[in-house]
Amino acid sequence: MNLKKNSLHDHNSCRQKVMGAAKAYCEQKRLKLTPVREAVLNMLLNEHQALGAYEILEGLRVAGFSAQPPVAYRALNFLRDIGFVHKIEQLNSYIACYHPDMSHSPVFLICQSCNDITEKSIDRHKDEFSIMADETGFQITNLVLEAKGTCQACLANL
Amino acid sequence: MNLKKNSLHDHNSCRQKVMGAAKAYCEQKRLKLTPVREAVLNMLLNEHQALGAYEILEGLRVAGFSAQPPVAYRALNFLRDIGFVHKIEQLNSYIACYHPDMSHSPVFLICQSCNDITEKSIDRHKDEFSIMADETGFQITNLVLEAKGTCQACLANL
DNA sequence: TATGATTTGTTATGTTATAACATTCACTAT
DNA sequence: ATAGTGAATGTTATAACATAACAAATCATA
Repeated sequence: MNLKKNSLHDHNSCRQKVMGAAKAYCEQKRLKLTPVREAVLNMLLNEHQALGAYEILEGLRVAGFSAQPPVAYRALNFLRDIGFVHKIEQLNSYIACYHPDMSHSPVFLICQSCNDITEKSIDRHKDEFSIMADETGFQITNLVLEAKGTCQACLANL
Repeated sequence: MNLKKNSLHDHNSCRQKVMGAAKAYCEQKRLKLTPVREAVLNMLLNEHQALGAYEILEGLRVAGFSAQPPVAYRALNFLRDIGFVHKIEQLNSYIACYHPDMSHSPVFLICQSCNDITEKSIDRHKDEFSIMADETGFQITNLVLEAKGTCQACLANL
């Protein structure tokens, strides 16, 4: 469990808020937040950290779902498609999105010391990378922006 | 073979230039650009595109080197450490660096249509993401900046 | 030339992800 | 109500990516 994150906000209400948003989004788009999908999202919201696909799978097994790899990957890909889960490419792991706001690009700060992952949003119009792509005539469909390093709290404890 | 890239510059001289820079760098740092390592870098410079570790491994086998996975991964990691090879996280593949200039962060534009990967550099001091990390007190050790999308040439052909 | 450090060889295994096809489920148009 | 359709899930198998661990060879230098 991640104490740092829990100390910073009301984790429980935050989880419920995102789950509610996911349900509303799916309803509006006529997509189905099925039991497996909801279980996966819930697991990621509970953990409040990145989980590997096979950790998710183990959670599904415990919860009584079928536990073959495609089950987890399908649910994860569905949730990624609708923007409520992101993949951390450097870690091959998956994390719930706490601000599924489509107009912003998620960026991740991955602390190698406490393993905490912070998601931030940046404005694409101000982002050098996006601007550079625009100028080159490159049309971006997906951005991966991840930084590994040491967070402020861990730096203070060195 | 990537015709587009070849039409844009003198591939051969470009390859030799980078290989020379790698040799000079290793000599200066008292590191060894051994035959396996040189073969891997050469392969990546020749292809001028991203290759998977097992493609590299196959190349090594053909060239008469031992072809067990650790051989390829060790060489790749050595070359990554010295900045002459980058990993494209979204593709689990590896690409030679054509401007191993340490003061800039490499960013990649991955065209989903022609599979071409363009490496660009951005100035960290202007980059929103880096600035945001600084302001948060996060100390970055490694940045992954990758965009998937469609390049200008492919957009023109739609 | 002994010694220690680096590199390479080799075996085995761990980890991440998808292909392919069968089955079930949910919706809807008749 | 029910046949047809598309979506979702179940299941088996395997592909693709990566590292642990230890042995052997090589190299630098004291």
